[in-house]
Amino acid sequence: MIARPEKRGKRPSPTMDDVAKLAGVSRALVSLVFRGQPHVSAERRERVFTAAAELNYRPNAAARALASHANKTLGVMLQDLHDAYFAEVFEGIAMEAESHGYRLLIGTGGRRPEDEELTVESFLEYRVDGVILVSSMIEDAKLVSISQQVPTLVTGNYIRALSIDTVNADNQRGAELVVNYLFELGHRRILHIDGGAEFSSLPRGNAYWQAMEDLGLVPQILPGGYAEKGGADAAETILKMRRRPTAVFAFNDRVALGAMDRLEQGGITFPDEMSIVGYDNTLMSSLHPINLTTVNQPREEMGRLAVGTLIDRIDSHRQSAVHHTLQPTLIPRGTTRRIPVRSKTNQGSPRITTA
Amino acid sequence: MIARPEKRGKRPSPTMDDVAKLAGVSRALVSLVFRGQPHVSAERRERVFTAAAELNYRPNAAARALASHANKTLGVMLQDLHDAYFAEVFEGIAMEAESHGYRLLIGTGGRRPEDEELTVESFLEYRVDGVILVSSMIEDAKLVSISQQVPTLVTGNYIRALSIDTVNADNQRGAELVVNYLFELGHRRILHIDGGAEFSSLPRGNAYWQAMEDLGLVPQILPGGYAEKGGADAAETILKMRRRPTAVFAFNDRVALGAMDRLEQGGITFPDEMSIVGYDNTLMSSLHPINLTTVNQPREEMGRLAVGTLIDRIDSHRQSAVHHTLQPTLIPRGTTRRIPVRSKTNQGSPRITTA
DNA sequence: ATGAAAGCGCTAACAA
DNA sequence: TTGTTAGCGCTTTCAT
Repeated sequence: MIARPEKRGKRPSPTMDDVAKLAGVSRALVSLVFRGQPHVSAERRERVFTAAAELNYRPNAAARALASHANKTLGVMLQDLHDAYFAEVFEGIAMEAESHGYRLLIGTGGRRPEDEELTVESFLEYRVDGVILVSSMIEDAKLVSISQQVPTLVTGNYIRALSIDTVNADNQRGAELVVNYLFELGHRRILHIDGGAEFSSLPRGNAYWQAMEDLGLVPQILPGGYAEKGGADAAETILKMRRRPTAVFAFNDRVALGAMDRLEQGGITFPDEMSIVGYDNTLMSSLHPINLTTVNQPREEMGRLAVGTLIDRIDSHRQSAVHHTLQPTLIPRGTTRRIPVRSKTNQGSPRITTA
Repeated sequence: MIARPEKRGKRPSPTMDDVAKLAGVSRALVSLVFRGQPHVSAERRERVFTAAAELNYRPNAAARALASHANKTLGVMLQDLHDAYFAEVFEGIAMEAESHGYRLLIGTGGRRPEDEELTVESFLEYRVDGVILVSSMIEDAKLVSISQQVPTLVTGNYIRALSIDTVNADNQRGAELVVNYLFELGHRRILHIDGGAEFSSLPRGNAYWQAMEDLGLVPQILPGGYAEKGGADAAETILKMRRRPTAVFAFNDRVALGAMDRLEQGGITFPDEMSIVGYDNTLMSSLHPINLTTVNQPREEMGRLAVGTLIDRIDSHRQSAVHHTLQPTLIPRGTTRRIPVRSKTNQGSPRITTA
């Protein structure tokens, strides 16, 4: 027992005891100082900080978590980082979390429910204080089970389990905005390309349907998806139609892009011969060469609100669930225009073949 | 001392002791089983797992980290999540980390060095096993100090400190590819819009300069930046030039987009009257309406390699630094074309004013 | 205002 | 192969 046995290579970082010793105080006192507790004399506080600085001391988060049963950390499950949508929601989450002094443990699920569950499992091992699931694909029953183990908030998708906090944008309202806007531009044959299995597909599709009927119009929905491919496929069908729509409402910007691309190849020009609207107001849609009319969802605000709501539950031990719904706004841009007045029979079949 | 005193509300999760008791074995045995150690009889292993499942036991990561001095977690500092570039690098990081059984703690710096340092500080409090800095803006001296406290790897930017592991794409090679490609298309007046204060700006700019001189051409560099604005500003200058370039090599795709947009407003059409090349092969550049010729960097591979290299250092206690350089490739698309053969004097001033 | 002491849930020798 | 026993670095009563 001559020399202190050490792990080879890296020496252990200084502990609170080291600081206490150097400052000539007890470990508990150091703890008080580092947690910013009051009732510590200025003089001792000073001594502690000096000693800590000298040793380059840094509190050990694991030890702290173990002893305090709280680690000031939130787990954030993102479906996918590629989609700019998630990046923006995350931005809001990160800002709000930081302002509350929470760290973030993040994980992605890659649109695979099993992977998402693994990620959440990992959060639970960390004993995070709360979990935010952004557009999770985990099934409701599992969600409930998770929410019973840790404060949980779901954003970006609707769930049936009402006991879980949610933050969402109003998809129905968004769809209504689009239909009414196109209607006011004179469009009557408005087709919707839906989002396939995506969460928001149903509410948007349903709202589209309802809005059309309310206006006395005939709804028409084509299956789509969440990406360009879905739009292109639907476009294929549209090109084959004898009576084409004068306006298309796509599930999201990517679908709109995919559809536009294919339709333009088919000789249709936007917005002269057809109008099209996307959803999400992605950075892409705002790019000049694209300039897509779309619907904006307050993504960053959704992220902030998600964190705020979750931390509120953590702090207040609130048991009842809250559900926030934020309002989307229509962003009119270059892919929509007032329908040209012309003879009714001719209205739906512009000079496509001649273009 | 009648009832076990509890924190109000949530009951504590079961511990290894609970599992051991239920399975009728010692806690150490449970530990062995959960760490997948050999030399445990199949029968006991079974008993442990059953007991654990029954109790819904989940190891406590903090306790594990505290006792084992390793937490199988890497800290990842991302400059910014909005840029698709980082999302793709991160994707590679996430995949490789998962395959090695490492968790990720991520943080963003928002292009502010102080925030980045705070993020890293937080990683250190967690005693992460390693840190990956993606395009960090932290100054070299600080970087060295960090690397002395935890295995560190820098990717996405060059640093002077050779003692730190790095993974980068070859920016010089990328710039050469662009210049030579444009030269082969017949372009002689090739202008470069640089990246301003960005890391890669210097190597790309220098390589451009060198390549131009090697070809006997006159280099011309305009200040830019990392986003659309920089491109638009440079475009402003170009529009005022009496002898405009026939081709533009922009620092990245966003700068290229910004420049194109402004130049098109000025009446220049691409690629007929001018060619333009970006850098990064962002999703955006591949979009049909844009279809930008660009340079692809193997982002996902950079991410994978970063994790692989870092874990290697962690496992092997390697002391010497390694530096990986990956090769970019040119992606020819629609914004570049062979320069039309015409009288030499006329070559540089196409029918811009008449367009 | 400060200190002593008992854990938090786990891993890691070491013994058996 | 399995159990015993120290800690890991901190927070948290409870005294003083």
